Amino acid sequence: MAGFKGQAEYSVDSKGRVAVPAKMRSVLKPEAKSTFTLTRGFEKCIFGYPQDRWEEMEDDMSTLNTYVTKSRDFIRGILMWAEEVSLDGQGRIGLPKPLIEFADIKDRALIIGALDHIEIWNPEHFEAYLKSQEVDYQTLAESVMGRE
Amino acid sequence: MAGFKGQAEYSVDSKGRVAVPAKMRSVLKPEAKSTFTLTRGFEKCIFGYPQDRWEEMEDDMSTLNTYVTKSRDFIRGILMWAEEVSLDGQGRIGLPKPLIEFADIKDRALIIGALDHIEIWNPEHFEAYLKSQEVDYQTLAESVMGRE
DNA sequence: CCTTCGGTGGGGAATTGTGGGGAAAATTCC
DNA sequence: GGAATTTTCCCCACAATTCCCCACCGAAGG
Repeated sequence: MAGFKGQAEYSVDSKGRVAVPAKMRSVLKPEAKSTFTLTRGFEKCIFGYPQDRWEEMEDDMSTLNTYVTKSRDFIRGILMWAEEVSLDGQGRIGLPKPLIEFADIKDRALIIGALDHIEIWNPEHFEAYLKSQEVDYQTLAESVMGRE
Repeated sequence: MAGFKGQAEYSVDSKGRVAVPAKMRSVLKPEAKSTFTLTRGFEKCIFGYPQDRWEEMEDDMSTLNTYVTKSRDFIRGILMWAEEVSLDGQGRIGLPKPLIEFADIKDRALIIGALDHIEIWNPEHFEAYLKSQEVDYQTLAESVMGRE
């Protein structure tokens, strides 16, 4: 299963639209119906899941026990930000206002592919995120994948 | 399984294209479909995995739990640089701009075979890398392979 | 000496990103 | 309840980039 990958910096027009890179569009399965569900990221950015993948996530969430407060909080935290958006004829999506504010997106957006989802960042905030990393990439790779 | 080996220094043209050495092309399996996925190396260079090998790596990544911050950081770190490129009719690949900047590739590139992937270096940076090695080659070999 | 293979360079066509205009729908105000 | 205004959506047009194809040149091999 090919996943999303790559990076691209595009402009956000006055109507809040951004192009989805052609390389990422081509990864979309027919089942996704050219639709993403956007929601807040775990970092200060927007996550976009293709429709088919999002439905799996909803299924996962529905297995949580909603009598547990933490589970309820989690579900609320994701879903209150979630919104379905479809590609227009030019391969763009419109970013919902609440998410624009959350991720503090201005006139430029950095889009990066992350396997099962895409991420939309304010380029400056992404820069800051990289600098805030405690460990460098080599060390990180070794600690995540380096077990034998 | 025959792996990539050898080295070659080629020119990078104004469009960012480099030839893949014929010896390395001949190692490509049909499953790789004449396609490499390039991404950042652990050092200041570009790694290129043949498509079949890359898919295995994606499978490995997809087993990581993306609710764990470190895993997310790692996936982002690899995939934001990753891009699929195919050989053109002349056996060349085009290097994506972000990777050219990352590896600081100018008009010449050194291509090294490294078993399951190829590496593309700025020849000068490779020289510097060799000098920066703390331990000499004999000692290194002993510490990696010398345990009985 | 001729042929084949491997690396280098450039030109044209199709794709992709960007901006804006107008119709339909929703919202607000009177 | 109806009209005016705003918002949303869809479509068209331009410009830049990328991709694909063709041509050349030198080296190696028969």
